[in-house]
Amino acid sequence: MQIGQAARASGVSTKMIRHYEAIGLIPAADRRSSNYRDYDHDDIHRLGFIRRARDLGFSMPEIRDLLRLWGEGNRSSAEVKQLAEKHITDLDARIGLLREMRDTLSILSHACDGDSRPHCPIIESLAGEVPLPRPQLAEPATV
Amino acid sequence: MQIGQAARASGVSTKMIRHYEAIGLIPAADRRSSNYRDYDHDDIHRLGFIRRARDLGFSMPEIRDLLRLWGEGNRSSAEVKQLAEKHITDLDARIGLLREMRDTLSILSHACDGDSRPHCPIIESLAGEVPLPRPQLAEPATV
DNA sequence: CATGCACCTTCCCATCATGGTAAGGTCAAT
DNA sequence: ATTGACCTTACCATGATGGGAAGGTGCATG
Repeated sequence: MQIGQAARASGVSTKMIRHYEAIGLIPAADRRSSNYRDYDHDDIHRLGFIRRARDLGFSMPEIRDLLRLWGEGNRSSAEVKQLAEKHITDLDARIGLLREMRDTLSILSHACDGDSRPHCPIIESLAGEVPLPRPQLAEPATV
Repeated sequence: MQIGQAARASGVSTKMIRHYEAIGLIPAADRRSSNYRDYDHDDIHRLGFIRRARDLGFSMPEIRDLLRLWGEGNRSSAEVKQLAEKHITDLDARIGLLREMRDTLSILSHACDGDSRPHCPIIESLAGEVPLPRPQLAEPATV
């Protein structure tokens, strides 16, 4: 299977497939006599795995670990779970940061008249003339 | 004031100050006879503005707009507010994505025994053997 | 005065995931 | 034989940031 078909089948662009090969995330693809890369179902399967991991926000080093664990018949699910929980912690941290930005901005926006006059608490806060509001800490969502 | 002092005073690294100058976000700094950049209080003020805008997650183009509006005596607060609300929408979208990742992963992690055996729903989902769980849509936080 | 240290300058490279483009090779169908 | 779709490698770009090299400036201390 050519790289274009592999891309369509796996949902990973040809660009990224070559990139993953270049950085050693996937083994170098077989080549046909034309020098075209040749993919089989296992390759597609692996690319799909990578895409799903990316969709969950895993970083390249984490995906490397996940791929290794996937291939290890004697893995412990504890190691996978630990990796996942670490990533959840990371996601929570990022969500917390974004939410703080959002809430601060929301407070400022509500305090802004939004009319034709120049007076604006948003600009004034950015200018340091008045301190940025500190939103209440939202409690993290639990599932 | 030298760039190092300006960096400490504004909370923007020397690297970034030069970068902002290079991309035209701030005017080219005055130079002393030594060719060292020279900053005054207005410059520090502007750098502080940029840092606070960055802390709220605004992108470079948005900060460019904010700086322009800051300097416009005849701005309308409506324009500022519109920019802020657009950014809030962006933040909400990013938060939503991250939360979906987080919740999916949380479901998977809870379903994983985390013991010494290899069986693991996290790996199986990534491998496409079972579908990824679809978490309930969390309602957006309101302030 | 000389040396050293802290600071500055420009320039290049790296990240991370991704895309664009250019110049050229392959292959199947017309 | 030509065309068009596909492939190859190689380089450049993003956005915000940092690292480092090679070399200049300026001040304090011996």
